[in-house]
Amino acid sequence: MPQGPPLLVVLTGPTGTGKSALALQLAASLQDTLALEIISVDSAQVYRGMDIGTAKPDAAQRARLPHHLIDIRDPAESYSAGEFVRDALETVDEIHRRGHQPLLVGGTMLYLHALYHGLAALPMADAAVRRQIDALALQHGWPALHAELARIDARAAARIAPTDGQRIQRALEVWRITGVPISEWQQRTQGARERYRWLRFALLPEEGPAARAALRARLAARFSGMLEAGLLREVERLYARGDLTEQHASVRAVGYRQLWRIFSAGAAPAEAEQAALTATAQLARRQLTWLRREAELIRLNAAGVGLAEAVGRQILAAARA
RNA sequence: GGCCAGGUAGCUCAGUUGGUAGAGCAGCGGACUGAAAAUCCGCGUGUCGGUGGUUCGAUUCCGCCCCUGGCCA
Repeated sequence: MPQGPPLLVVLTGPTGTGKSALALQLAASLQDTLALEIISVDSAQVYRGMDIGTAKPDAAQRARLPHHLIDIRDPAESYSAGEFVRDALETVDEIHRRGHQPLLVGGTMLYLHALYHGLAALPMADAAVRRQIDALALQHGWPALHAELARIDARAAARIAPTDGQRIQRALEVWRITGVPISEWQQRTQGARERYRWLRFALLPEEGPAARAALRARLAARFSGMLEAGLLREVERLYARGDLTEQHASVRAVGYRQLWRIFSAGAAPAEAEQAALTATAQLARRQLTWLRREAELIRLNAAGVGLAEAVGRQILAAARA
């Protein structure tokens, strides 16, 4: 029997590098020895009805292999890094109790970061407080609120740009709710790092202009497939609900936000589609920025062959250690 | 063929009353603690279409040529 803390395996990487496909292969090749269950680390796949554009695993795949934290929110609802950490920890422990092996799969880097490195015990977002702060920002501008933040929390203000409304708002929100500066909260951050034995894999494209062009071409092909699969209809269905706006996190998701404008602003479909593809490539770039600085990752070449076998062996070895 | 409007960064364009130029987007890099597929920051040499002329100096003024669009033949 394995000793010490339980094993937790992570498979991440930028969008479009084949994380989900590799996870399915792993599950198949390990099925006789290890029962994998997937925990999605994806801020867009949490939304019901957003299937095609989030490259959500389909019903057949989900029947073959348990997937968690998918379809857990309506697109009108919000979800957050804090909720993810809570839900993921709970799910991981359940899977372990079943004697199965949890596998975290996804590319929402803040979620993974928060889980591994930790998140302060901050209060949840408060819609009413945010409305008040938004109103002030509209009246005085974010730089003025940044100056106010500097008065109560110089350390936080130093790290946040005067134009970064989202972070200024959050810092002020935490101050208003708790009376404690956000930077003070953040000092007391604790992660789940010691709680498990981590095996973290990152599927990475090669670096360089040629490899970047190849990644872009792959993303373009994948996006074309999404359009053929009815992505436009999926977005139109969300739009037709009438209660969603570009303020909702769901509608801000890559692809959805750009195609939304076809219906909300009469944007030309060809241009909206191009913008969606561009946004996808930009997302991949930001994900790579996270991964470059993360140490202790097992880096895999996304174009490599025999990945499932190699990774499967490492997981097995770790599970038996 | 004539007239008019253009030709400036990968794209769309601004500008220089003559002193060799700058925005947005794209691209590249970075930050990232409850919206994160979010939010924000940094990075700008390009024969200013070509060629001749005027000038101390021309992307800017003038001539000719080439290209694009429109109108007229």
